[in-house]
Amino acid sequence: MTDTKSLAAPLTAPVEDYLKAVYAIQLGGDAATTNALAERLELAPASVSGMVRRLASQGLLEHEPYRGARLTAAGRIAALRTLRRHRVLESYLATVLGVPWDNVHAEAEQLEHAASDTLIDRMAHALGDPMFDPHGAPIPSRDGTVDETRHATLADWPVGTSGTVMSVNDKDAVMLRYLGELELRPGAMIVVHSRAPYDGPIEVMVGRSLRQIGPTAARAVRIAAPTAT
Amino acid sequence: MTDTKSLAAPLTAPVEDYLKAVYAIQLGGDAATTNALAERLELAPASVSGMVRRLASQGLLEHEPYRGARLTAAGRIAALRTLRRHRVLESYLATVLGVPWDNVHAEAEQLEHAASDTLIDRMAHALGDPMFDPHGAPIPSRDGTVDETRHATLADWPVGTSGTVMSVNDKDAVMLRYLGELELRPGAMIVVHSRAPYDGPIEVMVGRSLRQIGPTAARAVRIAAPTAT
DNA sequence: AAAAGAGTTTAGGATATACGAAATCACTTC
DNA sequence: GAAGTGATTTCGTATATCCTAAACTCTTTT
Repeated sequence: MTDTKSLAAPLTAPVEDYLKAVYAIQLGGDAATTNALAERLELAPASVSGMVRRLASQGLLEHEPYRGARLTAAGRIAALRTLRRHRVLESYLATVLGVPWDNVHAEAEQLEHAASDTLIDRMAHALGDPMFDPHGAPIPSRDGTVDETRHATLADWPVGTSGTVMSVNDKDAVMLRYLGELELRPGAMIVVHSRAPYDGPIEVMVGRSLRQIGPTAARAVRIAAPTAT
Repeated sequence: MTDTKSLAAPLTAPVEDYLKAVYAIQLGGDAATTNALAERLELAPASVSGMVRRLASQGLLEHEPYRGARLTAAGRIAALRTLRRHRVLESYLATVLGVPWDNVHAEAEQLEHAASDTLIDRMAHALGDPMFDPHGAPIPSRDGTVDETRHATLADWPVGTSGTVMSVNDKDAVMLRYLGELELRPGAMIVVHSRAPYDGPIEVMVGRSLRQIGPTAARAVRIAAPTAT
């Protein structure tokens, strides 16, 4: 009954969204709580409770009531498949079709539930099988391999240290547009000049411009030490 | 409340499918009967009855009980929007991404409900705003203009008269593959040599090969007089 | 420990979509 | 014009997803 049969039971769009959300939350280390899922999916917590129970009974999640949910192996595979679709689509839309940086997320969010895996592979191939999407997020490979490194955010990056922008959060189009204007895109070199206390503004050198950005925007930008290349 | 407000009430995928089906059936001249819709959509007639009533109450269909349904102006616009998406997607997938001729329909059938209009326009533009999809079906323009000419089928084409293949039915992948092997693609020149009585096989010259095809396949191929060009 | 508060689950409903079975209608045939 | 036949609709259900309100649980605070 709660069989791990991979017998092509195509997941619905909401189910794929739940699994992606659990995956994203779990990247932070902890199980995905009902509230965290509700907030991320913009649903009432009660709705999440019901769905999580169902997904657990289907073997996609493990759920400890009042403790949160984690992906099972099957759930993880499904989540990564959806994530791959999403990120390949984002890359394709941005690169080939010229969809603006801040729109690709919303468009991919819809298409990811409709595109077949072989179409996704065609798109990926046309792009030369990229490793990262336009926002710097790693693209899972067909067999479910991903780089899950958690980079520090610009909000935490030490003053005086230089770094490379690895990725920016793709969820918020307005934020993306803002970051784009600041040239805070993946690959950009930065140095944090100063950080005001109490969550104050951060002064950061992006390329050769000195910028002031708030902590919320800074938290949307992930940084790593400059590439050894 | 059955307001004709065009206030962005996004149609669901099933609704779009119903409207497309009504449109296609109406092209034959008559109203779309419940049974015809049920067969085309592969649903039980009872299910169609319910949905048709709802769509009528929403102003997308006119329904005379026991008589069939017709698109209202609003319904026609919605149907043509979906049809445009479908056919632009088919064209794009086949031309740019190399999706096989016999697969593009199924893939487009899913994507048409998810792609935004502006994405569709980008794809169309990338293709040079084609007038026809890979199966020869006319692509509605952004403003809802289509060529609705009903061409004769190969099954009815007079013996001895030459003609051009205008379109082939895209619904059945197996059929498409078969027609493709016979080189019965849009643009091909044909001459019907003979037609056996009682729905018998048709002997037809396609290019420089003489082929025998059955009436069912012949009915999937639409013919017009050779282009004056 | 008891109470408080946050977080979670259960209960009861709503909507959209689909089904089968039974009732009804429309058209043809006698 | 009554009966038969096939098409259509109605009725009672089922599933998936979501909601609000109420009840419950876990942890912390007093």
